[in-house]
Amino acid sequence: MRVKNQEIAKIFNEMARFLQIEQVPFKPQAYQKAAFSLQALKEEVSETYLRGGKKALQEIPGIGKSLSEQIEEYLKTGKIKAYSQFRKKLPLNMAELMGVEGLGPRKIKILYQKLGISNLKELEKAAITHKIAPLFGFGAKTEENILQGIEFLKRSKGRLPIGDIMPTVNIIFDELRRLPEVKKISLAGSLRRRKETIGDVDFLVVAKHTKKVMDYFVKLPGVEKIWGQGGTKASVHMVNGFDMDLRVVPEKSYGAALQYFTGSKEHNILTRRIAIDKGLKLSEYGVFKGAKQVAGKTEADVYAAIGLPFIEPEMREDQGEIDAALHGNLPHLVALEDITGDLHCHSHWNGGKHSIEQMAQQAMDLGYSYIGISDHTKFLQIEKGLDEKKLLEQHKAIQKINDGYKKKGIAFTVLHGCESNILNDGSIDISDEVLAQLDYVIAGVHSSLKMPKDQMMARITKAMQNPNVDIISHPTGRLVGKRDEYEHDFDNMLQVAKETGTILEINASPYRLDLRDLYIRRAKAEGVKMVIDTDAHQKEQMLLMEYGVWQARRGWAEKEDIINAQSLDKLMQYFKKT
DNA sequence: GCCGTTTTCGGCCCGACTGTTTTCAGTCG
Repeated sequence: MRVKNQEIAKIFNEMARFLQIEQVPFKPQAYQKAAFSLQALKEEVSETYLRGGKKALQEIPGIGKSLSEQIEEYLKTGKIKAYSQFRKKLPLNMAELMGVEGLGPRKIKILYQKLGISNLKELEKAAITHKIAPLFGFGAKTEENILQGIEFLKRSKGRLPIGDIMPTVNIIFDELRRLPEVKKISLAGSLRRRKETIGDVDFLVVAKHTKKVMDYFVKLPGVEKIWGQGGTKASVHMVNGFDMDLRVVPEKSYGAALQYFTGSKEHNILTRRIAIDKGLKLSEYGVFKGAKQVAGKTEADVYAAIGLPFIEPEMREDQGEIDAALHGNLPHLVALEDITGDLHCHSHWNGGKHSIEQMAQQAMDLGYSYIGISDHTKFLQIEKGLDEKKLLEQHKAIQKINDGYKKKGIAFTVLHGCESNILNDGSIDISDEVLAQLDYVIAGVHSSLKMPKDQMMARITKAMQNPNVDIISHPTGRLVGKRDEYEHDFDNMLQVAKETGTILEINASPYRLDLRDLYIRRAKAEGVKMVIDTDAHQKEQMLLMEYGVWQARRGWAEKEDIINAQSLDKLMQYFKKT
C-alpha cells in the first residue's frame, strides 16, 4: 500500500484546516486538492520522487513548486516544518474536533483560545459544565448541539456501510414517493453515487405542498432529532445513527439540483468551471446565460447545456470522467439487467439455509438462466466444508436436478463449482482430480490473513497458476470499515491473473465489496475479467447482487468485463479448459 | 498554493439555514 502517500495526504488535509482557521484565502483548497491527488495516485510518491525528483512530483495535479518541496522534505526528514509550526501554535486534534456537527475551523479556534480546548474530551467537559454558552458568538443552543454532536459521533463513528443504510432508506423512499404532494423524488449525494460507505442520506423532491412534505419527513418513524427545518430543507438524525436531508426544489430546477446534490464536490467544481468557460453559470437552480435559464429541468439537459454527455452518478468522482466525457470515451457501464446468473452461492450441503433446488428457484425468479453452487470445502470445518467424496455426491445430485429441468423443458442450468481454500503454501484443499470434474472452481484465502506480502503473493500466485482454479473470491480479504486488506501487490496479482486467465471476483456483499472500485478500474484496464457474485448463504442474499453491480459501475466496468453478464455459452469459455 | 490555446498575474463554485446577532458569520453540502 502506498503508505507515504496516505501520510502526506493526511498532513496536507490538516494543513488545510489550519489555514482555514487562520482564514487564509484559497490555500486550504490547494492543500486539499493536493491531498486528494496523493490519495488517488497509483504510484508510491517516494518512487515518483526517485524517478524524477521535484519535477516529477510537480506533474501530479495540484502539486506545484511549494508542495513538491514539502513532499521532498517529508521524504528526506520524515517531517514538514510548516506543519510542525502550525501544530506548535495550535496543538489541536483537528480531525476529531472537525467531526463534531456544527463545529468548523473558526469556532474551534475560539474554543482553543478562550478555553484551551484541544480535543473531544475537553470539548465534552466544557459543554457539560456550561463553559461554552457564555462565549461571544456561542449560546445555549450551540452548546447543546455540540453535546449531541459528540454523542452521535461516539455512536456512529462517522460513515456507515451502504448495506446498513440502504434497507431503511428504501422504505422511507417509498413512503415519500407515495405522498400525493410529492411529484418527483430521487436520492442524491454519496448514496446515489453508490459509495461503499455513506455519511448522510439526501432526498431531493419536487412537491406541490412543500410544508406538508417537510412535516411528514421530520415526523418519520426513526427520527431522533431534527437538526433544522426551513423553507426548502429539512435535516434529521435517525436512531440508526445517520443523518438525512430532504430538499424541495422547483420543478424547473430539478435536474440542476439533482446534478448539484449528487456531487461529488470535486466533480461539481469541474462542471461549474466548464460552465464558466462557456460563459454560463451553473448552480443548483440551473444553467444560466446572464439572467436567463437555459437548462435545469433534467440532469441530461444540464450536462448537454455545458457540452457534456450524461455522466452516470457512480462515475462522478473526479477520476477522469469529465475528460472521458469531453472526448466521447465514457464507458457504457454494466447494469443489473445485464446479469445472467450468480456463481457464488452456498447450499445446505455446507450448512447454508436452503437446498440447491430452492437456490435455483430464486435464481429463476431473478430472471437468471443459471446458478453456480459453490459450497465451502473441507479445510473450513466451521462452515461444514465438503470433502472430495461429498463433492462427487453433490455432482451427481446436481446432474439429477439438471436432468429434471430438461425433462420439464425448463431452460435453466445449475453449474457445479466449489469455494475451495488456498492453503498457506498456495495449494488447494481439494485434490486436482476432483476439482477437474467440476464445472468451475473458486478459490479464496480464508486463513492466515496476516501473512507478509511476499508470502501472500506467492500463495495466491500458485493458486492462480493451478489449471483447475478459475476464480479468486474476495481477492483482497478486506471487510468494509472493519478489517483491512491483507498484504498484497495488486499489480502483481493482475499480471498473474492475466497470464493464467484467472477471473477476479467482485464480492457483492455490502460488508465485503471486494474488489474495491479503484481495483476494478485497474483490472479492467489490464483486460482481466471479473465476476460479480453475492456469496449468498441463503436465497434472500442473492438480492445483494445490486451492491456488486454498483461497485463494478464505480470501477467503470462494462458488460464485456463481467463474465456473468454474458450468455451461459460465452461464460463457459472463460473457464480454464482442463 | 496552483494554474494557464483567453492569462506567468489574477483568478480560484455557490447558496441555504442556524444561531447569534441587530445585519451577519459560520457551517454545511
